[in-house]
Amino acid sequence: MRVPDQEVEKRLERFRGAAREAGLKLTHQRMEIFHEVASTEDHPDADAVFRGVRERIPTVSLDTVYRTLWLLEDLGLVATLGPRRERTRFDANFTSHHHFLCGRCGLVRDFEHEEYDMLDVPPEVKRLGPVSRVSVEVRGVCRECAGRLRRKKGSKR
Amino acid sequence: MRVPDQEVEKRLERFRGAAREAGLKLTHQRMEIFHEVASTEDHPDADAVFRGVRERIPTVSLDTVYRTLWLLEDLGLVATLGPRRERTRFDANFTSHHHFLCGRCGLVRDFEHEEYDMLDVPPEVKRLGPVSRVSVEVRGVCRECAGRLRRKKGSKR
DNA sequence: TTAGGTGCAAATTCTTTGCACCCTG
DNA sequence: CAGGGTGCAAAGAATTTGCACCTAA
Repeated sequence: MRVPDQEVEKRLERFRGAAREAGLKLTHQRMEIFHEVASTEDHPDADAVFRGVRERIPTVSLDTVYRTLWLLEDLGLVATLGPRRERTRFDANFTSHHHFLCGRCGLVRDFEHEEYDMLDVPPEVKRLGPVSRVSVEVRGVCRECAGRLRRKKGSKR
Repeated sequence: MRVPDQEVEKRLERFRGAAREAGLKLTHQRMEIFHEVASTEDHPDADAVFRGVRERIPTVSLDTVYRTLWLLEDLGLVATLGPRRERTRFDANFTSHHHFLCGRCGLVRDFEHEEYDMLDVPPEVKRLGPVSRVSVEVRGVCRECAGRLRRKKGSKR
């Protein structure tokens, strides 16, 4: 699944701006790593990004890829699927419920909400395969982390 | 976040039934491991389950915990948060979109759907912290895996 | 009794870190 | 030219596997 060139360019531009603003260096590696994630809808993992970038920069190292991906996530330019930097977590609650996820600390909070339980699945999605569950993922920052962030930002200024 | 005793008992009973039906042994370890996941809403990771179970069975091993958790997942008695058995995956698509996840192979497919873009966040969730994104997660089995499963089940009979 | 389950320890796989050199700003 | 960024190699986590013994059915 490729992303249209125009959209990719827009994303790259956003990255250049964000990097400038944050005082980060725009290295060859960083550009290629972001490009790799920005130009596909495949949700690559770190290793897939690494393999892709290596075709153009044969000397990149996997650790640079990791460092850059997390950096991009801090900048808000890429997101992770599921809870951030977390190992697999388990859940035995099969009554319909939804999740609030804190993108900072990985907190997951269940909640119930009737409106969300009644969502229809669009036909083109049903075509992808039998659906077993639909749930809503609300992402944000929990109160505790929000407090921490506010303090940090404040102290910088 | 504790789960009411009555609900826990219901879940344990479901496990006993599923195990019997699948011809699995109901060992002390399995009961305690499932109990540990079934009695909390904390979405523990494998290590948290291990630590909990160890208080009652000091000799359990972490690998038994892993094996049992995946077994429970196969039985459909526990679910994992995010894509199954997967490492972290990255996404640079910030236009509003939603995911279809295959619980077998980890396939993630983006899709857009206006109805889902307009969901309101209930006030008690807003109270948890500032919300940055709301998205819908549709879980199921992709066509390819569904085909594989059907073949396997068929051949057993 | 006996096949499936467990514990142990070692192997893998994934991710992070320390450090010396390099390159962007 | 200075300080952040990179590559390398090695450390650290997280998860899986092989094998001999154990135990639920």
